[in-house]
Amino acid sequence: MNMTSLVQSFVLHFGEMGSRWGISRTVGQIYALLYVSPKPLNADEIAETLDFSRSNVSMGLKELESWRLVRLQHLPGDRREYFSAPEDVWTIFRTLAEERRKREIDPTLTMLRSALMDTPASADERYAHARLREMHDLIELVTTWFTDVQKLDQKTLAQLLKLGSKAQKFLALKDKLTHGSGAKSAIKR
Amino acid sequence: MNMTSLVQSFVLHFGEMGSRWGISRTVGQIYALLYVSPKPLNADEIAETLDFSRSNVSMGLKELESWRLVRLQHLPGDRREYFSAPEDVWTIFRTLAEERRKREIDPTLTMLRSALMDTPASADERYAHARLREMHDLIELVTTWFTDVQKLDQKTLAQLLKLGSKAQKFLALKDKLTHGSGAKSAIKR
DNA sequence: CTATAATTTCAGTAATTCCTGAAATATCTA
DNA sequence: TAGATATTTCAGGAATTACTGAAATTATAG
Repeated sequence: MNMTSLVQSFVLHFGEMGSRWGISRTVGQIYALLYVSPKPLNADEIAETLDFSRSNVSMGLKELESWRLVRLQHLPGDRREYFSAPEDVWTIFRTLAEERRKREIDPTLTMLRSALMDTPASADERYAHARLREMHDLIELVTTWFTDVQKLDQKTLAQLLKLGSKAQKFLALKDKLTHGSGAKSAIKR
Repeated sequence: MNMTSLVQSFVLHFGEMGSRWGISRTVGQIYALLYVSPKPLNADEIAETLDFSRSNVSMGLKELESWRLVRLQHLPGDRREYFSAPEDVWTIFRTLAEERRKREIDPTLTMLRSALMDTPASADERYAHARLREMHDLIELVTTWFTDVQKLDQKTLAQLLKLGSKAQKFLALKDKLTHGSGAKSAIKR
């Protein structure tokens, strides 16, 4: 199977990008190919199209499975395994975010929390301690937000994102409602 | 200079994480060290503390400079260069996001846009075209949102994030105000 | 301007990651 | 269950990336 130039440039770009992230060029290309393919592909087709060895494709698909980024299915009357990327790009985005969180964020938070258990002994350690706390709090805030909005359905989430910083206005409104008149709420305690 | 175990575990963890992202273990460790250091460090101090060669530190610092993640300064009566990480973790987060955007997102959007210029010739190409469009739109939506909220001051941004999916309620409110009664606004066109 | 200190460059080597082909294993069909 | 087909494993080689030490360059102080 050969690729149109449209697909080819996409696949190549994704390969390069993949190697900037944790995944190899090969894995990036396989995913890109599956992403734009209108029908599921088997390992031989992928190997032939991208000119990789069969075993390389096998390993690449295993990695993509570990990321939960491909779906495995069987076609009637064919015993080979066929792979496809989820239809919906939002689903892919969510899965990617969840997996990265599990692999990178969670271990980092665990490490930070455990480091923060110790009582700092010197002035330098107190400084380091405070810095670790700041980092921990930021990461936690962002990931909590993310987990939270991820639960929204796609359309609502899109609306929320489109709103962007204008959501700030609602904050002001909320502040007003909570703390009485605007003038008073400006007073610092 | 030797590290306390608090700092050491942080530095080592960051080194490992660094190599999952585009940066090398060395660069990750250098940054982690600077991040928790209460005072700027010169290249020799870094090399000694982390037990890297002087030239390796030099290259690592250059890379961090290209990411705009370190500040270079001079101490009175000392001609060596001293490096430090920005005080504020939010600033670091922003810089990181901006640079990653510049290096990864923008080129991807450019590639997608150029691919979307072509008119698809076959059914398969039409499918691929639509998939590229979906990806393009998602990436653009997310990055536009990000650029937008990034402009908010730190405190407002933190508030907005804490609000999370509850901001959805404001959307419902807005919808109501814009489209008249709730019943009518539910009608699809 | 010279001597010295600081930094960078870079060629070569070490370490790591990637990829392949062959062999082993698993799965299906007749 | 035998034979054929499909998939995975893995040792070793290829390619890439990381790191070092020596030399070159740059900057500073006297």
